[in-house]
Amino acid sequence: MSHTSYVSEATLRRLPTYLHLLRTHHQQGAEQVSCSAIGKELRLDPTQVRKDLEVTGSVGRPRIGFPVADLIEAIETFLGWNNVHDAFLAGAGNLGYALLGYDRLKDYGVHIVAAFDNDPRKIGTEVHGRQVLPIGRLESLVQRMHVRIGIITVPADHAQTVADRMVAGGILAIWNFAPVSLRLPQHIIVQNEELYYSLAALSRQVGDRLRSPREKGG
Amino acid sequence: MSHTSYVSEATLRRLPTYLHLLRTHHQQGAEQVSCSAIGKELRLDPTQVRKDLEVTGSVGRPRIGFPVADLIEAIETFLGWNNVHDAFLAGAGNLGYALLGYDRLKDYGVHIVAAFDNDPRKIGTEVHGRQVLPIGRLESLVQRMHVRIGIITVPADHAQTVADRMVAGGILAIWNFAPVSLRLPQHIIVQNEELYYSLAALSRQVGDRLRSPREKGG
DNA sequence: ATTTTATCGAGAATTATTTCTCGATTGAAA
DNA sequence: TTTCAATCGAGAAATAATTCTCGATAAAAT
Repeated sequence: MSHTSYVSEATLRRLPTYLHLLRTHHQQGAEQVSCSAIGKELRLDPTQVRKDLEVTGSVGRPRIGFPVADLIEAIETFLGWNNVHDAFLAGAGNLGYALLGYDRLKDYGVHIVAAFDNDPRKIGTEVHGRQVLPIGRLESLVQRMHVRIGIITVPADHAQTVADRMVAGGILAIWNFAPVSLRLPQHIIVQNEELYYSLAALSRQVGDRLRSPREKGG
Repeated sequence: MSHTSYVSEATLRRLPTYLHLLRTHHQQGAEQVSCSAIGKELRLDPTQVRKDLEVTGSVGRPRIGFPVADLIEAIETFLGWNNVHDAFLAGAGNLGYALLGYDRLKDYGVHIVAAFDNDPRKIGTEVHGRQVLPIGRLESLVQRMHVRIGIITVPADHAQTVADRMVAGGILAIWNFAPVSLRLPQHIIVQNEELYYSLAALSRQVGDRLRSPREKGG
């Protein structure tokens, strides 16, 4: 079934958006939804929506569309969001704090079980119910507790070191918020969070608009 | 010069990565850098790097590469990251708290000057030196202070309402962290933050790997 | 019962992006 | 001075993503 067939990054980006929309529809009692309807709401081409949803294995019916509940289930399964995996978070700064406080992370397949930091003032404290442990224990605890996912929210210049400790402990995947390209063995799954991309896109457009304000037509 | 010529989303995603790498090189004293070198470090095709950098207007020299300082400057200018714009943040929850605490946001063109919330316990307090004001004052203050950028970190079901208030006040751009597709006038610049995409990509790969562990070849 | 309309799914056409090729340029080495 | 190696920049080729086209299907309307 859900074999690792190739799915484009663009499609993978859109799937969570569909899922959120479908959940809203589901809450409002909708039982069927068409790709045209989804496309209209998200301003996407209906064929694109259809091709995207195809990867989840869900099938629709002409004139009717797709069953909402099935589709939600199919996307969640496809994304692996109904199997939650334990995670360690390294770097209990502002961003780490926010992630620890975000309960619904487990709806997206990730459950943070502990945080790690090198600041003695933070070590031993609790953040949103999770202990902050010394970074020196990261490797051995990854190994002992068979933790699969490591989240890196330390400053850029410590990210590689922390990642190396995780890998040494036998981690499977790393979610990296530091703006560096980590050097890791081939078999490690890495996801770099590009918070900066949004700021790039936003800032560029704002700058352009202020330079040539409200040009109509063209 | 920096006219709003079309630049692909993929290129725009990579530019901040180049910039971070270049800053590292610059700190280490490098004066010139070639696309081949950048490509090797980031595991990208050299031609792709060259074509990406082309959009910034910076020119390189055969055999030598690009002058690091110029290139940094060119990318920053292109992205608009050396002109900082004031921003209001709506939703002083965990994520809002983290953004307010992230000082370096101004290195990316955004300076949050105040936060807004509807929780009476938060209103009147300060978060990382910025006041939390009642959400009811959002519209009028956007107007009065000519704030350009609105950041939405409220729950999904309030996002549209908050966005409407910002637009009514005359905002130019919205950075939306809520997982909904906002309905806004054409002229408003919107950037949706897809934190969920990373979780989709990560979770999917982790699930696949655990299902068919370490298949070699094929 | 027949017609109409909305939609799916498959494949073709289009468009965009990435990768390859090659001549020109430049500094370093012979 | 001449040769060599690395790299740029432009354009061609290859690959990938999106959009269009169309026959099939299924429910609602006539």
